[in-house]
Amino acid sequence: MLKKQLIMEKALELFSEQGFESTSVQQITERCGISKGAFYLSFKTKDELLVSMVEYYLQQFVTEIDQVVRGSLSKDVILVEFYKSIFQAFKKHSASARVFFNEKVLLTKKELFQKISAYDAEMSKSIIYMLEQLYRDELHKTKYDVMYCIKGFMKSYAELFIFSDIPLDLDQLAKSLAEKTDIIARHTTIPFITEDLVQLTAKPCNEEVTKESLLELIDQHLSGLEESIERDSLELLKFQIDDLTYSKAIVKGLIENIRLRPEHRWVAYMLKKFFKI
Amino acid sequence: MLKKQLIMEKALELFSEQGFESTSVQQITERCGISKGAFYLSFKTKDELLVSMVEYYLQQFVTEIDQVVRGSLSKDVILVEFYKSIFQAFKKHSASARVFFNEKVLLTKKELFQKISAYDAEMSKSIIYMLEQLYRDELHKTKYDVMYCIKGFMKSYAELFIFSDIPLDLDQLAKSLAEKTDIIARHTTIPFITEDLVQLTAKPCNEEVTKESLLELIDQHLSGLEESIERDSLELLKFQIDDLTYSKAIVKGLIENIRLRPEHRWVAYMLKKFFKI
DNA sequence: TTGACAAGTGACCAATTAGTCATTAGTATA
DNA sequence: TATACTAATGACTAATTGGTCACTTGTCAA
Repeated sequence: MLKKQLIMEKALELFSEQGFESTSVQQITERCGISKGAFYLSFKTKDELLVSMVEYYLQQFVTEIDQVVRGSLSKDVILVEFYKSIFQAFKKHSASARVFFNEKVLLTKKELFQKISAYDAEMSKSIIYMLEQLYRDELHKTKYDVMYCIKGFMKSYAELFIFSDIPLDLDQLAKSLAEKTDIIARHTTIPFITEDLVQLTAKPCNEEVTKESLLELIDQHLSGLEESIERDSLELLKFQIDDLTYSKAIVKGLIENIRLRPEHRWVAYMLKKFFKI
Repeated sequence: MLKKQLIMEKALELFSEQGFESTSVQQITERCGISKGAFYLSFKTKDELLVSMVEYYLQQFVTEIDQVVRGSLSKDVILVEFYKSIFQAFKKHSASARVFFNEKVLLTKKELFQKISAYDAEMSKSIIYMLEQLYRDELHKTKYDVMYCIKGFMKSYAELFIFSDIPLDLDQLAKSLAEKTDIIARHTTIPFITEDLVQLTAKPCNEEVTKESLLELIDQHLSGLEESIERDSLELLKFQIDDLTYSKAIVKGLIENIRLRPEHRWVAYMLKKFFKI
């Protein structure tokens, strides 16, 4: 488990410097100080490494946003906090942002295209949730357009973080974009993005959270977890999936236990979806 | 000259399907129906092909936008026409868009990073020109932010064209984005992007149009041009660069002659810059 | 000290790569 | 027809690639 993380970190450095295809397994193992054989003990192929990385880093990003959006912030700061956390993430993880937001070669591999689209759809859902909380039914016709605008702001301003390291005033940026978002939300009248269109583009990731995939995910996390409250909680939840015995309140509490560790936020997020909490 | 074009076209197809690094010279020559040796008669290396392609396709795009922006359209349609032409281009050249707007591995090669940044800066200038025409000094504090928003809208909505071929109503889209742009321009009060910041990010492409580079560009175009009015015009302009004898009016007319052919728009654009017309 | 088993090694392999160059095909002039 | 030229070929090379596997090392309990 730790070896895997080491490889992913060093690989991320190299990918962000040279790109995925131009980086050889040899280079990765050299930077890790391990042998080629050791690499193939952790990952079956080079592609599998990439898939794991996409999962690992995009999960972090998507979950972080969702947490801000669903956190109990007051309405007048939520937009500012939303943007602040996004650009904080871009700043902190500029290497992974470079790889996963820009190296779209990734998208030529079908499996990854679906994975990345799915994470993108998750992010869209979070944004829509935020807009619904903020504006209720004021913008029922234009909410998807506003969502596209927000994603556009993110992409455009993210370049400042990804391709240079100029010191920037995050607070000012967040305020500026929050204002723009509010203005757009309040004044837009001509919609373009319809619900159907969103569903069309998000098709490949419509899959529900299946029992199987969830169980697999849990086992994966259990394997790297020593005896602890978190482990117990996760095991209890695992049985809960097949056979619902405890009340919603208990389940929610167990999930909360898990979410405390940042590396388990994603499982928590998926569990919440499954149990509809 | 024609062979080069054939190679660039087929290479574009392959790059958009598989990415640059995953496409071999062999594959390119096979799709062209030529031998490997023939490829290396047109391009010294695989990298040189990529550079030529960036120049060829981004030039087209940037010049097209500039033409719309500087065309004599009335103020109330210019924004709509701007967006319409942009997304028309995305639709028509979705393959090159996929490669050059998304495969940012390109950016790990320094030479290309500078080239692409330079074209991006050209586009930014066109957008700023448009905003200045539309709003005069109404938005002197926020024009760079509005420019960033416009680029964000482009990036966000472009995905609809690049990653799917859903039939879309271009007019509706253009209207919708024009409205959003106008709203942002009129209401934004908190600026973030300052002139200095723009200059910082655009540093590598600040170079003026030098005599040498312009002469080289002209020779390049002359080499593939039979006897014609265009050829005569271009030759006259070539001498004009070293020794200004004709009036501005004549020079402008000569440039206009050249611009009639779409493949020469870029030379025309650079000449205009050089002669400050 | 022994033995058993997992963790780790790196020489090795077949396949593929970008790029070269001696050779040939095609064409225009004399 | 002979000559001189360029355009085009594809077998070749040297290097690199992702991936394997017979082997060594380290770490336990007995």
